[in-house]
Amino acid sequence: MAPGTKRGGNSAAPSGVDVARLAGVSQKTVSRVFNDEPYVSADVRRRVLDAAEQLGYRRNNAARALASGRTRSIGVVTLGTALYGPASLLMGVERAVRDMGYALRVVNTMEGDPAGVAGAVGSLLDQGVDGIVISEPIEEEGAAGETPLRVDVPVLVLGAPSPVTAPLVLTAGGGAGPMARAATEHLLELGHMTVHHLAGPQRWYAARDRLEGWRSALIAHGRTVPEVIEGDWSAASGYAAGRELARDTEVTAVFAANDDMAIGLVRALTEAGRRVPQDVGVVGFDDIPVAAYVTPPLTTVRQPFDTVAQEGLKRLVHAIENPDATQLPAADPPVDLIVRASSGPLVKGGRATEQ
Amino acid sequence: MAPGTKRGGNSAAPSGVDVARLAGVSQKTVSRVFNDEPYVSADVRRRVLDAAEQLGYRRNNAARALASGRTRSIGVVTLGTALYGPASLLMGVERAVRDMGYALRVVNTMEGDPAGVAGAVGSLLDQGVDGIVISEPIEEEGAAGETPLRVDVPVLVLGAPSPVTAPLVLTAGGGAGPMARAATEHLLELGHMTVHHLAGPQRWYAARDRLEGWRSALIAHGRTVPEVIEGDWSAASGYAAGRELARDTEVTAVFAANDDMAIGLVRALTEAGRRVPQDVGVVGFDDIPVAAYVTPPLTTVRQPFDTVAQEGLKRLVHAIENPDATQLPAADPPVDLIVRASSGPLVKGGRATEQ
DNA sequence: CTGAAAGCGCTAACAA
DNA sequence: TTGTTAGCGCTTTCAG
Repeated sequence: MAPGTKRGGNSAAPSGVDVARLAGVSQKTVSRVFNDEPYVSADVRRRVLDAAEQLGYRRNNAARALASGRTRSIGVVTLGTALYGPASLLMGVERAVRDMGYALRVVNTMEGDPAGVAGAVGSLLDQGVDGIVISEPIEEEGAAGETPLRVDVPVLVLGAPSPVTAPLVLTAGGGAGPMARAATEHLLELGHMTVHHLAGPQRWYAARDRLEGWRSALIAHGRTVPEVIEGDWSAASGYAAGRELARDTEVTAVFAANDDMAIGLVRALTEAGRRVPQDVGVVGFDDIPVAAYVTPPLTTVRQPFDTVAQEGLKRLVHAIENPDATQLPAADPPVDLIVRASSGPLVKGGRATEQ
Repeated sequence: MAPGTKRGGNSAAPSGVDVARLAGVSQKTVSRVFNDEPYVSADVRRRVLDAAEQLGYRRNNAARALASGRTRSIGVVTLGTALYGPASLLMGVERAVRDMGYALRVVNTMEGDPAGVAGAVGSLLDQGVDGIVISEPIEEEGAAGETPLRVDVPVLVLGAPSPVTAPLVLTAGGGAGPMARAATEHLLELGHMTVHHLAGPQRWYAARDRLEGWRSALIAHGRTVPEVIEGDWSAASGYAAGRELARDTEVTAVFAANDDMAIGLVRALTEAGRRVPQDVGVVGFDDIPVAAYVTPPLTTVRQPFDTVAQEGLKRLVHAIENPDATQLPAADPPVDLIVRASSGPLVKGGRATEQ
């Protein structure tokens, strides 16, 4: 066989041996140079680097992984949606993974996917990853895998309790409860007797979380807890809910579980002749890019996606690299309520202040 | 060394040899079973599968990649943004990659990243991928890599001309020009003498593409081509542009390069007392989820992200698996103009019809 | 239909 | 400071 005509791989891809030969050293020395190991003379290092450059050498990751048992990559399981929240989180995770020096592999779970999260995790395990991030898993129906699924790498779950059992499970995010509570209290402080809630689909932990935050605020302030309306995150569902709520003149304030629904809601309210914020105060959640520019500008809550991802990944990588002492759970991210016009004080004579 | 106490890898991960031993066959037979190769008796296959199940066997991908020279994975380079367009495309790519039986690796290029696309591609090459998807690359400044970067796998570029040189470069998407043209013509047909354009950042190919579509429509209809205002995709930049445009009463129609800017624009126009659509018609681009629910509901253009991703990936995978006959470029995706209230016919006595 | 042998390109342990 | 020797767990080739 002529050199470079090896069996597998790109016919021309040079190997560490090729570089070693050209540099006049052993293959192990090439390995040392590329791993920044100590005990390599400056001279040798130079020669190796030159030879590598000349040949266009690139370490073979598969071989590295095989020999070392580490892939230096992290897998993430996400819902396959372009919704602002999940998409932002994914971007944050990518950045954090890269910053930690790992590669990222992505697998989506579509809603209604029979294999569900377990299937996605399995596929990641097949690919070989050193750790797994499960981003905002939702509750699954009968999707329980027949086989329990042995996960033998650390897992970080973002914004939910863990849907899998693994030797080490970390969690991060999911601090939306207090934020939802703050949003609700904001409306209460504006003089509303109570606040209605337009919830997200309750199979989403994020949705339940916000609902609980809302409820706890009302209870803490001794207010009645109105019936919840459940949407599906879409502006369309917000619109439908708005038409319903508009019929009830008792409704003077609504906290929506995300901005899209809030926008649909505002539209329905407006069409029904109920002014926002004079007749009904509305608060959303997420601070999507257009929130400040819709009419009226939306009061909302901003989540620190990047911080959550970064902080979570730092702990995951720590767990991967030090399979011992567990780390401390991080402090809850800060509440960031952004007050805009949609939640101005009540104007129309005061049912809200009359009691 | 006790069995299971091998050097690399998870201490307990069973190998094909373990399965073979348990099943009473050779390791090669185990390999055959897991690769669905022919010539394995049903009986043997059963035994192997049972043994594998019992041991919790999982093929080691690194070893497969090393031995075969194929990683069965595709890398994608994206801008690290949660903007609706790019995020939707990424989701489409993930789905398409998975459907083709490949794994997905993701690397983001942040704007202003010194290494730029070349760096991201390099990192993918380091990781080892069989093909690369570059999604909506933007023009880079002095980021020209010192080393030309040898890409030796097929590349698919989505929505732009290729920023790298590779032996095989495919392209898909980028059919936004005709859509922008259709959007512009729609406004013309409504009676507007001309249409202003609120463009995206011109370093984005998508932005230039839309601008060209707009310009070509005006020229084809013999209209004057007003000066372009350039935004940065954000609603804030749309708002700023809107304040400027509101001062010019000649402006009766604006085509914005995305919905976020259109929403900011509408807000500024409205605040300045110019009614949409009666005084100024507005058309956006993307059909973001809230577009139908803002005030007024936005006329916009929907792009077939999934189709583009799917179609492109089919060709990329074909190229990977058949390093020969190139495939034909696909037909441009269909124009999908969604007419809503923001572009109703001119109402105020007609500068638009007076000429 | 099944198996034995070789080797992918690297890292890990041990010498020198 | 450098080199030698073994594998990592698979696929490939060639024999049965």
